[in-house]
Amino acid sequence: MSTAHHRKKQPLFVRQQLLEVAARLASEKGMTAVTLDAVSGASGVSKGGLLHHFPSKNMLLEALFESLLERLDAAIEEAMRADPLPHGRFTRGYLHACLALRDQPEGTKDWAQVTMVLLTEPQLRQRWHAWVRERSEEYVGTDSSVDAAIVRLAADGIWLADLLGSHEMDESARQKLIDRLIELTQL
Amino acid sequence: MSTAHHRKKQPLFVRQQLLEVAARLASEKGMTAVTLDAVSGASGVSKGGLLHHFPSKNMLLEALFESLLERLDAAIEEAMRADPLPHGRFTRGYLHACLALRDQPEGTKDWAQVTMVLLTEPQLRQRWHAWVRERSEEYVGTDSSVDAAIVRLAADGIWLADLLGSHEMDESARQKLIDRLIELTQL
DNA sequence: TTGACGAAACCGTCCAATTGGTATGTTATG
DNA sequence: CATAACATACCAATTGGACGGTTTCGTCAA
Repeated sequence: MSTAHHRKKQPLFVRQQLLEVAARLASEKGMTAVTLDAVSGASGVSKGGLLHHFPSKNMLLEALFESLLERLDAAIEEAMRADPLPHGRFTRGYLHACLALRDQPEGTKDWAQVTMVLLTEPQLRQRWHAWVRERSEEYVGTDSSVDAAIVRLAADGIWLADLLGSHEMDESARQKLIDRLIELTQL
Repeated sequence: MSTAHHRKKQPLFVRQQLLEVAARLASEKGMTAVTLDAVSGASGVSKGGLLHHFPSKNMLLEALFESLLERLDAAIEEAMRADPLPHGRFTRGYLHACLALRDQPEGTKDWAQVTMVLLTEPQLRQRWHAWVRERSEEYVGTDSSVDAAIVRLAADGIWLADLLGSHEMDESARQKLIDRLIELTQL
């Protein structure tokens, strides 16, 4: 009857927890496994509690995707701050963010998997499209060269490969590729 | 009581129809919309009929993915037959198959979308992994250079970009990129 | 040629479990 | 004490799938 919700209230933590569980479910068991029951259950939160934070399942997914975009933006901006050369800076930041996936601690890999899972939902795909267009317009002055576009394409390819575990290559080859890509952004 | 199943029996056609409908649903409405009811309904086939061809939902998805891999293999092989140079031939075929997405008639684009949707299902992702490994071993003699790996990565990036509509670029830039990629496979 | 016959290709119904969501609590916190 | 942060109970709809029936089809003996 009344054993559970005597615990301390930590709305921000719970909200974050819910998003993380949803991410893990999506990456481990696929999109069809992301149900309200599953998410709330694995979070130790009641479904009512879940629906208090996210009024509907769509809202949950949108919030999750938005949180992923924020992470991406943060990773890019961090890399850009450490980059003195304006020309191609965004592209290098983007590349860096895509490469970072491989080196992140194990749990973080989930977030990238989720990104892909979420990209298959048509509504969220539109949101992604908007994100790309915004950045593309923002950095038109420094990152609109053909080579920069190529690098960003390759970064996507690497991201995909790391994600799926395909196209395995050894570290030295990977490093050569990265060096070459960075070089391309500076031309 | 008995109006429907008096029609002519065309097992292969119905089977194909079911796969196509499942593909369309997945690409248009996302993975969560691919339900047995939805597929059978939109196919004009009863759920019993659907479950006759594919004993379970997983079987349906696996069959769909297998059919996609067959298409990919066919596209690659076709491109390889028209390619006289052995060295890097598979990589060029793979590149060609990825590029083909853009030029295909509108309906065919769905198949690529489905591929991505299906790749988010962990079980099918494993199947994809196996496919890559098989090819990687088969063509180890002609397509194991670093540059070839790079080209295949970039091909994936282009595939992703065409799919999501991101990274828009004009035709001349695209052509330059392609030329460069093909050049890389020949080194 | 026929026609019996088993198998394959369907259909329609039913079901337990799960789904997303509502409504109404109860508790903590400012 | 007002409001936010939860929980519990419930609901109609949908889910994957089991089941038993009906129709067509290939085949092979008569």
